Amino acid sequence: MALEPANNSDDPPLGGPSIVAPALWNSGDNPGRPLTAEERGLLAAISTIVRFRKGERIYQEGDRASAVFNIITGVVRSYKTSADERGYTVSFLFPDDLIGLAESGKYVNATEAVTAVTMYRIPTAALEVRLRNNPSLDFQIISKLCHDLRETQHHAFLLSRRHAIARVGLFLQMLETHQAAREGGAGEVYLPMTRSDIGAYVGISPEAVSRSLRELATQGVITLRDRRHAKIINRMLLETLISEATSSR
Amino acid sequence: MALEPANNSDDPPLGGPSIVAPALWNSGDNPGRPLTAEERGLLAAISTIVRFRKGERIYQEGDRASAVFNIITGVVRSYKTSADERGYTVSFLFPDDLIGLAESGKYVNATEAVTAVTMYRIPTAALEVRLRNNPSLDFQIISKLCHDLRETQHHAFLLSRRHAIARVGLFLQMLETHQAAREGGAGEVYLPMTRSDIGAYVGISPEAVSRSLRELATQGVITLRDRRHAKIINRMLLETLISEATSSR
DNA sequence: CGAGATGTTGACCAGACTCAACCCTAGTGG
DNA sequence: CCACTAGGGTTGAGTCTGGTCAACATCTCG
Repeated sequence: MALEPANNSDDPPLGGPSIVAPALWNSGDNPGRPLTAEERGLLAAISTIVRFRKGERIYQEGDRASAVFNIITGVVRSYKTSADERGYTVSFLFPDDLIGLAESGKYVNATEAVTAVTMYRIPTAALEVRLRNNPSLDFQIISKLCHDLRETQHHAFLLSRRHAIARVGLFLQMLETHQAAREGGAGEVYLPMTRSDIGAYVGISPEAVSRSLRELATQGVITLRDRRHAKIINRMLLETLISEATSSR
Repeated sequence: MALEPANNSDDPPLGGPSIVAPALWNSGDNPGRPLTAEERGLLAAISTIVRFRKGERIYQEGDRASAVFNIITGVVRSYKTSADERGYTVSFLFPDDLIGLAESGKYVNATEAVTAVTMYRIPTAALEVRLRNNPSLDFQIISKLCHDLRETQHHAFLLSRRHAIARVGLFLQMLETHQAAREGGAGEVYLPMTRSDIGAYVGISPEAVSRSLRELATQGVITLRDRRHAKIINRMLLETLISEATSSR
């Protein structure tokens, strides 16, 4: 639910930051569980809650990285401005994600709110102390980072597809995966971002995004309820299109 | 030196696994240092040294992830086979890198040796124990993962470039950065992998790799000593080409 | 209700893929 | 030591997808 703008009032799971990541190795006592209540409390003690309006910038590339953020509600876009003319989207971030990747004390990307956003703000100084003293928390962070790494690899994989349709298809699958985990959902994929945002993420023009969605619809792979809601109705065919088997024929 | 096939015998820095990553935040006592001797010893105690010949497979996608590896010498290619017809290259890995990203106890990519490779093999079970008891080691791993995450983001950025020349240019810069850090070097970029490997990484056909390199050479951006050695001679122009300013005119 | 942003559609064109032929180099075995 | 060969690398010709530009539709928010 947290993703829909109309919030059904049952959201506030306030209990401190929440970071979830699947297990790396399933040995030991780590079944890929989320943070325990104690761990969340530990983080909550050093966190504050911050809100951003739709479109608002959260931080700029190169700013001093004084905190990391943990999304409670909403969608965030992280992007690069430098070394590039039009903004390239590095990633979309959803509830439970961690934002604030830094190098040498500076943020490496800029971020802005795609929808209204609520987050925990966790100062790095305090976090660092907690990390040093709490190995199990460390391990959770490591799992989360590995998860993010896999996701970024997936993004790169998406960008390696040559056809616009394949890229948009993979993007829809990605959104669906994210949303399925969280909302029991109508099986519909919600697109909170603009066509330009999507284009900047999948590496094609907004026009091509439009055309690809339309093409997917005419081929009977998806249906489009409106500009923000799609539904995947033929997964088999979608897979085929994604694999880019030298089309038709 | 470790990258050149002809090894000048001064290599063996044997002292246990070596993992280097720049600082995340430069607060506290972490100036982005590499592992200390004690930490390396801690890992050495649970590691074994393994070797692979050029072209040899290290592990297959989906194999039980029983160990991670830390490269001492050589270059490794990590790639996806499933869900894709021709092999897509996820990343190239160099000395000091860590290989063996897993999810739920299975490797998520396959890997093979591009050149002859020597690595430390670190069993996950033992590693996990070490991690739990050694927060500072944890922190190093976290730094390394953040580093890998930035690199993968860079790969995605590379793949978002539309022109083949820009992609190849970014690839050359990437290789140079990796190599500059380690060899005082002749300012030459060594290309240990085939054109197909490069193409699979930058998302274009091997022919396009060939053409792009040739084009870069004729434009005076690089010189090609032979098929495996390039030298960047006009960085300004390279930057321009990479930024894809709607060319000529 | 109106204006500016967002989204869609169409026409044209450039660049990358494919296919195919040829060259070059490294590694093989005589 | 050399000739041979197989695979990698290069080059060229034709095709096709997606970018660009431009016009129009639609939506959103003041």
